[in-house]
Amino acid sequence: MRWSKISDAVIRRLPLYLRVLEEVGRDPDVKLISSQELGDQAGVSPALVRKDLGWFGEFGKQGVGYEIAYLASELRRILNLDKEIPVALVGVGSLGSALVRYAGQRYEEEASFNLHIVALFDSSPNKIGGNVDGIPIWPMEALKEQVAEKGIKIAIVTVPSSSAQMVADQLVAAGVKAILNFAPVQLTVPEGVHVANADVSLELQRLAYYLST
Amino acid sequence: MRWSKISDAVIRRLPLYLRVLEEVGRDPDVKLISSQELGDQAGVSPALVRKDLGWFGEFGKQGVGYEIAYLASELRRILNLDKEIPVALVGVGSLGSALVRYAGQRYEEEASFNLHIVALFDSSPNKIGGNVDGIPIWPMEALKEQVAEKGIKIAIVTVPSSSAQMVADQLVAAGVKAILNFAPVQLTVPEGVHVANADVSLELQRLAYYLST
DNA sequence: TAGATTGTTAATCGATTAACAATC
DNA sequence: TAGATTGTTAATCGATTAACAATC
Repeated sequence: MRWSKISDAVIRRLPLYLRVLEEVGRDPDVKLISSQELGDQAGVSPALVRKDLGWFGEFGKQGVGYEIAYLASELRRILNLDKEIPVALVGVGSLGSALVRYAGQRYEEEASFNLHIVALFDSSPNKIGGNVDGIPIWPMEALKEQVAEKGIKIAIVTVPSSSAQMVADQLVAAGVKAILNFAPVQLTVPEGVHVANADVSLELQRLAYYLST
Repeated sequence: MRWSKISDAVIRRLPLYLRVLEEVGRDPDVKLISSQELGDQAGVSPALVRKDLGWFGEFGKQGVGYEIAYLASELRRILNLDKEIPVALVGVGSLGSALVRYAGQRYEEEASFNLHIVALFDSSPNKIGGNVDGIPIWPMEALKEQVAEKGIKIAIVTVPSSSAQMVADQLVAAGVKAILNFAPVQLTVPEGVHVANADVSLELQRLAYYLST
C-alpha cells in the first residue's frame, strides 16, 4: 500500500487528467500545461487539479506549470499503467465480445490504456475452444490456472445476473483483485477486492428522470 | 419541472431502490418493507433511504414501513418509468448491437425497465436498411424525422470518439434531452440536456490503481 | 396500549473552493 | 526583477448520519 486513504473521488479523476495530457501532448510544440488549462479540459476546477495531484507529490514548478510528458508518466506510474495489465473477461455473449473488441481498440489508440484482455471464459460448451479477435475462450474450470499463469488481477464480468455472484466468487477465489461488473446486480466481495459497476440499466433509468424537468 | 434542485446523488439511488422493491415484491406474501431492509439490500443506510424518499413525499407509515407495491409505483412515476420511453441508438458497431440486445433483455426481464430502443442510426451505407433484433437501421439524415415521429428523448451514443461530438450536436438539434455516451470523450451539450458517461476505458484505468494497494 | 418505524431537524463528516505565501 | 503559477491551509459547501418527536 503506497498511499493510504486517498478518496475514490480523487482516483476517479486521475485517468481523466491522463487522457487530457495525452491529448495535448500530441502537439510536440506544447511542453507545459497549467492547472487552469488541465482543469478546463478535464472539466474540473484548477484548485482541485492541484489538490488532487498534491496527494501524490509535487509535480509542477511554481510560476511555470506542469511538464506534460513528466506528469503523464507520473500518473501512469500512480495508476499502475506503466506496465501492461492482463485482464480476463467472463461471459462471452454479445456484450462480452463487443467489450473485447472495444478494449482492443483502446489498447491500440490510447497510448496509456495499458490493459490487455488475455483470456476469455464461458460456460457454454459450444463457445469453449473458440476465440474473439484471437483471444481464446476457456471453460470456467480453467479459470484458476489461467489467472495464476497469466498473472491476471482484473476481470470483466458480462454474465447474466443469475450467475454473476457465483462468477465473482470464483474470480475472487482465483486471486482476482478488481472486477468491472456489467451484470445488473450488487456483487458481494471480501475486503481488499474492488468492484466497479458498469450498470447500463441503472444509468438509463436515471436519465429517464430528467425528462420531466 | 416538478422538483427543483434535487441532487444527482439522490436520483442515482432511486433506480436502485426500485430494483430492490421489484426483487422483494416477487414474493406475494411480503407486502411491507422498512427503510432498514430496503437500505440493506441497496447498500445504503436506512437514514439515507428515508431522506432520499422524503424529497418526493411521504410514502411510508410510522411504525409500519413502506408498502412495497405502492412505493414501487411512486418511484416509477418519479423516474418517468410508468410509461414506455422510446430510445435511439447511434453507431451500430459491435458495442451498439450488443447494447440493443442487452436493453431488449432488460426490457423483458425487469418489470419497470421501461426503456425501449426503437430506432438505430449509422453512417455506413452497408448497414443502413438492415436491423438488429428487428429494429431498423436508419441513415443519420433520417434522425430528425425519426426522433420527432417516435417522440425520442433519450439516445445512446456508441460511435467512435472522433465523431461523438458531431453526433451529439445532431441529437441535440433533433430534440434529444438525454444522452448515454459510451465514447471516451467529454461531450459538450447545451443547458437542459443531460449526459451520462459510460466510459469503460476510464473505469478500467481506475481499477488498475487499486492493484498496488 | 406498547413497540416499531417514519419523517425531519441538527450534528457530523468529507469534498470542493478560495486564498495566499512560496518560489520559479 | 516582475509576473505567473504552484502547493497548501483555511473557509465553504454539500452530502450523510445521528437523533428523536410524531404517529401508526
